Amino acid sequence: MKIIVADDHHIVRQGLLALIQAARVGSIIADVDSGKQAWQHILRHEPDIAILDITMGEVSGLNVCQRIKARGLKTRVILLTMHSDIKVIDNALEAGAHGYLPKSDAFHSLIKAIHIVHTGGQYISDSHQSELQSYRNNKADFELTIREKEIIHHISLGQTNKEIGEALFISAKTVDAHRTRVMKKLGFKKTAQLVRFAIEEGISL
Amino acid sequence: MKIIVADDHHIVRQGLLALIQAARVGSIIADVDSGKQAWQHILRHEPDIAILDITMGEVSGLNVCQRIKARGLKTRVILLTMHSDIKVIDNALEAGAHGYLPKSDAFHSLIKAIHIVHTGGQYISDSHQSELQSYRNNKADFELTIREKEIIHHISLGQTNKEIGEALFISAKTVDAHRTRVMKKLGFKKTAQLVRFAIEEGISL
DNA sequence: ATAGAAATAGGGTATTTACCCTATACTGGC
DNA sequence: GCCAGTATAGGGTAAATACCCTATTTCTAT
Repeated sequence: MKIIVADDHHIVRQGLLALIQAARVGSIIADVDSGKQAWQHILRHEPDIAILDITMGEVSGLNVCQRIKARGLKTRVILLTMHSDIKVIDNALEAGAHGYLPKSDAFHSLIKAIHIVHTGGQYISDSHQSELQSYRNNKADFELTIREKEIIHHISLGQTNKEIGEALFISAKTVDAHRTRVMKKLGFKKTAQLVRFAIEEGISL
Repeated sequence: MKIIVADDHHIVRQGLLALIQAARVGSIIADVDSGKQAWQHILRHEPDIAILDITMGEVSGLNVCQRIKARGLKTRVILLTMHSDIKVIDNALEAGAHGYLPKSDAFHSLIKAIHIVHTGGQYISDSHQSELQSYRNNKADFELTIREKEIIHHISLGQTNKEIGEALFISAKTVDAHRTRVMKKLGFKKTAQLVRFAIEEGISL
């Protein structure tokens, strides 16, 4: 089994290599620190497994994964991430990943994941699997309307319902209605969470 | 030299441990996966060096660092992070860290950093040092105390004054006092502005 | 045409915030 | 010793929020 490992942190790569070598599960044909290099190696050598970090400089593991899918290469992808955000997992699997592993689980589950993915299966931890299920069922609820995004943009700028109403020529009570609906959709209870969401999702700049 | 390592990713810990053992630079008395455990070990054994990840669940490496400083323990801290934002570095050093290392540099520079920090020095990479210099020169005098930063971190997570008080073992009224003082210092009038500030300044991760 | 969603906006209430005041205790600097 | 700054925490009030409810209009898709 030919394996390639890509992660921009040398220390993480070292850990992964040691783990794979100790388990004698295959041979590592390359370990690289960027998505760009990973893609070049994969194109040239078409390894069986590519273990890719999602967040790597310019070209992400997700992006490499999409390219592999688009080219129809036989290389199967296990994506690694730091924070296991269900939205990211959803994106990863839709990008064509065969396995998804938070780095915190890598030590315990990587070898298992490699075996499953190599034999044609899909690897996600059970807890993430069920979380993903409910996320996908409710996914539509996380979609905000243009008006709702507009409202939370104003909120994240620090405006009150009254001020937002005046700015948009609607009643403060309507602003409150939008606000409450967004809170319910996203499962938030405080303005602070909304502001964080708006900034992180790029709704408010 | 007694060393403790804290990182919530087993694979990273494994890499760090292998590195430190290969360099025969000291003995690792503990490797843990949370800030809470790190703090317990440090309190009990007062190691020479603590290598702490900044982002770890509830109790961050930054927080542990503050506690070490507050208690006047001899343990010297090297903080590790994923992304090297200059604002985060500034916070880290103000929180009492003796060394700061992005994980991408860990493999090459950790041993050097341990030596420097252990002999009383401060370790930051040269490029970060100069960047930090110009950042501090241009930094507006929005000076917040450690406690104030801690409070607004909790606020930006969406906690109420009451919840923050319970978490930090102080009265909700005291939390309100800190909050009001910060608002006055920064000229803010709404929680939303505070959250944005905390996220953009790297106070809340 | 009709169901469904989105946007509008009112009533009502409990909780939370923002900000005013005072006051004590501890710390470091001069 | 004394002052400035920080952390603590109480009393108080007005504003804002979070969330419950109903109801109208408008637009879109089947």
